[in-house]
Amino acid sequence: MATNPQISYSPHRSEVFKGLTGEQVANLVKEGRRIKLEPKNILFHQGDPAKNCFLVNRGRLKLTKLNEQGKEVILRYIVPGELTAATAVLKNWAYPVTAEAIEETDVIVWDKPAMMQLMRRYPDIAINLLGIILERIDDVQNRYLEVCTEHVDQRIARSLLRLMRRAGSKTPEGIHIDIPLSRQNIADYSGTTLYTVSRTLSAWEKKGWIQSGREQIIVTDPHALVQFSETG
Amino acid sequence: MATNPQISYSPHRSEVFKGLTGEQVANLVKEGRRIKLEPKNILFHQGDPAKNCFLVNRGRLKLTKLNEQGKEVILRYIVPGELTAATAVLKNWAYPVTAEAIEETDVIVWDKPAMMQLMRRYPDIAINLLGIILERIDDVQNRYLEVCTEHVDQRIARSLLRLMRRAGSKTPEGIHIDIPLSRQNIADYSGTTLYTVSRTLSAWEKKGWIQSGREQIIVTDPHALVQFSETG
DNA sequence: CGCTCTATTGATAAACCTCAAATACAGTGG
DNA sequence: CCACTGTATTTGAGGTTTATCAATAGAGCG
Repeated sequence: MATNPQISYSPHRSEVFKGLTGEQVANLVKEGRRIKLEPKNILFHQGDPAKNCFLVNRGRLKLTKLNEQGKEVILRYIVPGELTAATAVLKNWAYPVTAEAIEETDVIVWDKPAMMQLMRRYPDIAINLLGIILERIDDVQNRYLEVCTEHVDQRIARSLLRLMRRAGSKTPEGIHIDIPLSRQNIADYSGTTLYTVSRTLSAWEKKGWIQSGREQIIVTDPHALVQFSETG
Repeated sequence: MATNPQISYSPHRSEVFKGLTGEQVANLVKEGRRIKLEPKNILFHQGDPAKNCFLVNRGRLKLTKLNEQGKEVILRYIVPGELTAATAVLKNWAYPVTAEAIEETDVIVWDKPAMMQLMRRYPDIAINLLGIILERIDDVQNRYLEVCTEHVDQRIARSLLRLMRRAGSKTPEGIHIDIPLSRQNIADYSGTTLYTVSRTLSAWEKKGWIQSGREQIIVTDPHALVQFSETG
């Protein structure tokens, strides 16, 4: 059974701090508080007042959103080096999503005054942030387009590919997605049900496109999946 | 027949320039080029290299996105005072969407160097931009949630309400949406087909929730629509 | 070995799309 | 003022996709 590789990472290489010197980053990191999370710990809840923003140093977070009836979608997985809640904090809003650790996770925390001061002192940070947010918005917009215009199996293919690119590691059999993914998770990430996901993955396993075990996916034929995701 | 009211507006009041003096804004606006668009003119195309960003001064833009098979969704309508393509330009990306004028529209244009200089000189602009982008991302995320978890008629209700809040004006009969909206437009904005929209609106018209004519919608009972959009 | 959580699979039903055809509407030019 | 043309809209019938429900099997853990 493949366990997740420990990714070597340092905050200095995070996109947020691009353009700053190592010393500057070290100072900023010192100003932040550290938090350690266990799997299933909630970092923040949708609806809570947004007091802090977070940089993931190790581990992974799952960002989800609930509607009034309690149905859930997964908006994104946050991997090391990525920031979350950066902007909510600036607007004095409630967090629009919930963040839950899905493995042992270390985060660095800044509160709003720290963020504001940071950005005023180093305008590059605000500009970097803009770039990061743009990538997020592009990601959601693409997924919005997909969910509006494509069939479920295409969307499931795109979901797997997206997760593979974000958190894939090579193995002899293919590319392993280093995130524990239940059928329900994939469904919440693709806008469908676990039953449909199960049927679809079974079919792909027969075709030799993927291998899957309990909460584990290996993409054995990425090219076929890409092809399928684009043409149906 | 109701025509769109001419909304009185000045760039100085745009959220982008919050925190700047009137004189500063006047200088910035002077640095930008002006463009005048007729209905159906394309301001920029999805896939074109993003050279400029735009502030709408008068009129309305429709932002759309196409998938590989040519199916379209409407992501957003841009109304006076709003910026578009601000971030794409920073990343040297291609525009991720297409912007089309749906009425006579005036925009102010800045290119990338101007934007960068602007933000370096006035960090508040970058921070304001972050706030604006956050609202956009929140909007798309909400719509993503809706399209993943809700039924078409609920989504159509939410679409009408969203458009009503963004571009509604009071009339004796109810709140008129000041955007020409065909059934197809509403479908593209809700992730469904024009047929379903037509049937749904007919039903609501019988219930007295809306009145509709050719490309015109008046919401006569917003409360009922809200109620319906939340409970199904 | 039993408990719990996850995954599979079949049968059924509901929601929604697609296609086809008819109707309504606005604008144009005679 | 009217006929004509090009859209927009409505409505019905039929089919497909996908969700839902139910029951079973499998995996991991103590």
